[in-house]
Amino acid sequence: MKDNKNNNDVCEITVIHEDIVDKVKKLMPEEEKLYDLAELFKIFGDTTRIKILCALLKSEMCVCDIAATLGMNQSAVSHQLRILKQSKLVKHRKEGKVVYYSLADDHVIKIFDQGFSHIEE
Amino acid sequence: MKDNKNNNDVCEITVIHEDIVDKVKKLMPEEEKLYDLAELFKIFGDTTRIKILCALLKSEMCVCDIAATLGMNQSAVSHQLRILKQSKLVKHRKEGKVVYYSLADDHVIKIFDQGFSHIEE
DNA sequence: AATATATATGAACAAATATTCATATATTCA
DNA sequence: TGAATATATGAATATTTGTTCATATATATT
Repeated sequence: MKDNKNNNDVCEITVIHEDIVDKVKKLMPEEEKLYDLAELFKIFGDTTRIKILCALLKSEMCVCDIAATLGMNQSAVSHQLRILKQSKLVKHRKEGKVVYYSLADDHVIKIFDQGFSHIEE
Repeated sequence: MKDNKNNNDVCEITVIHEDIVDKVKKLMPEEEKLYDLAELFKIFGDTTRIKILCALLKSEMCVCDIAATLGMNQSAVSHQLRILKQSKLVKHRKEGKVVYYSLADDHVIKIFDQGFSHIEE
């Protein structure tokens, strides 16, 4: 049972409907695009980041106010803000030593809405 | 510097704009809802699952055809399909020993579209 | 210039999670 | 009934990732 190398033509995956596999393979977006898509949704896949985005949906806020709102320490929030910044979901402006964060555009709202719409049914 | 416990009234988080913090706290959706939202997006935050969903977007498929399409082994695909099933993103029907999976509804398409729309700019 | 404060960040640690391997289950067919 | 096949699943492993802690940086204030 351990040496199943005898039926190893190219790979050992069984295919039942070769036509469908071929068709779908052709229709699939390029690897990189799907990777980027997963990376984007990964950002939304964390409660802390969701909360931060949700807060910014209501108001522009500085780091320590976000931390206070979520009841988390400043460092954790700052780390997550960096991730949100990198994915261009939030933008920031500096006023003295205070940094204000806000949503970069309305994509966040739209993605949120689709998400909620799936949950609530 | 190490013992900053002197200013420890209730918690040690600094608040600059108390009015904003109070306002946003009131406007935030309930904890559980945000948790569910993050859980949903977590599902989309994995390349394998994104690929599976993307394939199913094109056609209903059985497990081994999905595995062949993605170039992954059957077990890995099956594990991910279980997760997708649990979150009600896919449904399945059984025909003999073959199990066919398809998208549960059109939420996947809509969420994908919003995601792509953010990536492509 | 020295101190206080807001934010950022590197490293360590802990927790979550995806894949693989082995195997179980269910169904078909001889 | 027994063999073959499609799928499911538990356990182990490896990787990823979030938080914490300590500390660095930048700005304001005295």
